[in-house]
Amino acid sequence: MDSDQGKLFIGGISWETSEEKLRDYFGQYGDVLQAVVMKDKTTGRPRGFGFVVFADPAVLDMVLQDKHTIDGRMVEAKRALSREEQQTNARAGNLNPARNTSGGGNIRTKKIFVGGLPPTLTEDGFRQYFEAFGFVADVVIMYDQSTQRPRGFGFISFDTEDAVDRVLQRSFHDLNGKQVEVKRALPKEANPGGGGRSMGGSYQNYGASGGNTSSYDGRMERYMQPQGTGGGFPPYGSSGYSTAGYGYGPATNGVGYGGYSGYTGAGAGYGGPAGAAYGNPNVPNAGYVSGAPGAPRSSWNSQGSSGYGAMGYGNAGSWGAQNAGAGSGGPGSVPAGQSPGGAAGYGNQGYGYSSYGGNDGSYGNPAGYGAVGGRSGGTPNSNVGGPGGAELQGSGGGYMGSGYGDANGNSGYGNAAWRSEQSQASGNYGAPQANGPHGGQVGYGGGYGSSQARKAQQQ
DNA sequence: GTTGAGCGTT
Repeated sequence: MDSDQGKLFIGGISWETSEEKLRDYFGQYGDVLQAVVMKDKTTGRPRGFGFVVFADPAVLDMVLQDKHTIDGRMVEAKRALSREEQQTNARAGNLNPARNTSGGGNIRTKKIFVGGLPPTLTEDGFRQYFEAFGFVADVVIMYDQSTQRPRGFGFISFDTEDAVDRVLQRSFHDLNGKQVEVKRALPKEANPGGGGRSMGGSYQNYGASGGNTSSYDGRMERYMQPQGTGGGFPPYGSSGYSTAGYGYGPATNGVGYGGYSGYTGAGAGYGGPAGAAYGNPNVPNAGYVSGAPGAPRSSWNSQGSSGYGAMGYGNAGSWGAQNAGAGSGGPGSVPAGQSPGGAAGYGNQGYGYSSYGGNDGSYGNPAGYGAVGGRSGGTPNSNVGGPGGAELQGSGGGYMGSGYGDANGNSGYGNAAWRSEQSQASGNYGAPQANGPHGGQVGYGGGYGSSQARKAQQQ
C-alpha cells in the first residue's frame, strides 16, 4: 500500500511507552512522520503495540535488522500490514499475503480519504491544497449529521489515477501546518438495500416506454414464485429486476455499479442492458455502467468507464406475447405471438467484477468477470408438460458457470455451450414450450443465445 | 499485553 510504505508495526511495547518515546527512539533511524500507540477504545489502556511511519521507506531496512529495546522491553518491529491485507487474510485465510511492490491494495478508486483534518479547514482550503496534484473533481469534508461538527476527515476526488498517485507519494501532507493523512479511499460498497443513493433512482425508468409495467409485474409475481428453485437468484430479490447485478468494478476504472436501469423499456419488456452487448439496437445501452454517455452513475463516482456491471436481461424474449412486437428488434428477436407468457431469460446476470488490478492494464481487462447467468439446465425440452412446469427442468444445474466476459458482452469462455449451435438449438434456457401452470417458464437465459435459442426452436 | 481509526453528501 502506497501510503503504508514506511510504516512499521511495533509489537510488545511496554504500557509505559508513550508515542513520544516511540518517536524519539525510532527517530534515530530517520524522520518519523507518525508514531502511535494503540489504546483500547473504551478503557484507554495501551494495547501493547503501536505504529511508526517513516518518511523514507528505505529506513525500514535498517530498522528491521536491529533489535530494539524501549523502556526496558524488547519490542518487535515488523512491516505493518495494510488494512486490506489484514482483511484479505482474515477472510480468505490466506497466509501468504504477497506483499509486493506493486501496491498491495487491490481496490483502487480515484478518491483519497483524508484523515486528521483540522476542524477549521474549509473545503476551499482543502481543495486548493490538492489542486496542486491534479484536477480535483470533488471535495468533501464530512460533518456529523446531527451536530454538524467536522468529523475530521474528508475526501478528494481526482479525475486520474496519476493525481492520486502523486498525492499518495506521501502518506502525510501538510495543510497550513497541520498534518493530514491521506489514503486511497475505500470504495463505497454497492449495497442493495443499504440504501445507497448510487443505486436509487435509476430503476424508475423501468417499463416507462413499454407501458405495460404493471402487467409485467403481475406476471412476475407468479412467475417467480414457483421459480424459486432458482435458489435465491440474487438479482431478483425484493427490489425486482433492477438490482440485478451488483456489478462491482473497483479497480482502475472505478466502481461500476452494475445494475442500473434494467428495463428501460425500449420496447421489449426486457430490453435491458444487454442491448448494447447483444446487439439489440432498441436498447440504448442501459445496464452497462460503462463509459456510455448517459449511463447513470453514482454522483460520487467520477470515474470513467467500464464498470461493467454485467447485468443481464439480455434477451429479446419479452414477457408475454403482447410485448413482442414492440421491441427486441435485434438479432434473434422474438417474433410476436410467441408462446404465451413467453420464456424470459435473463442473461448475464450477476456480479461482474471489473478490472481488478492496476492501471497498468495488466489486469485491466475491460470486461472483467461476469458471472454469466443462466442455468445449466440440462436436457433440452424434455420437461415439456412435466410436473411443475414452471420450473426449469434440469434445474439442479445452478448457474451456468461464470466465465470471462468480454467487452462486448459475449458470454464467456469456458462456456462454449452458450455459443454452440447445439446449445441454441436445444434451447436449454427455459423451453419456450411452456406448459407450466402459469403459462410459462422462466428461464434464465443466456443473454447471448437465448432468444436465438428460442427462435431456433420455433423453426 | 504483538496489526489501528476515521470511509461518503451538503
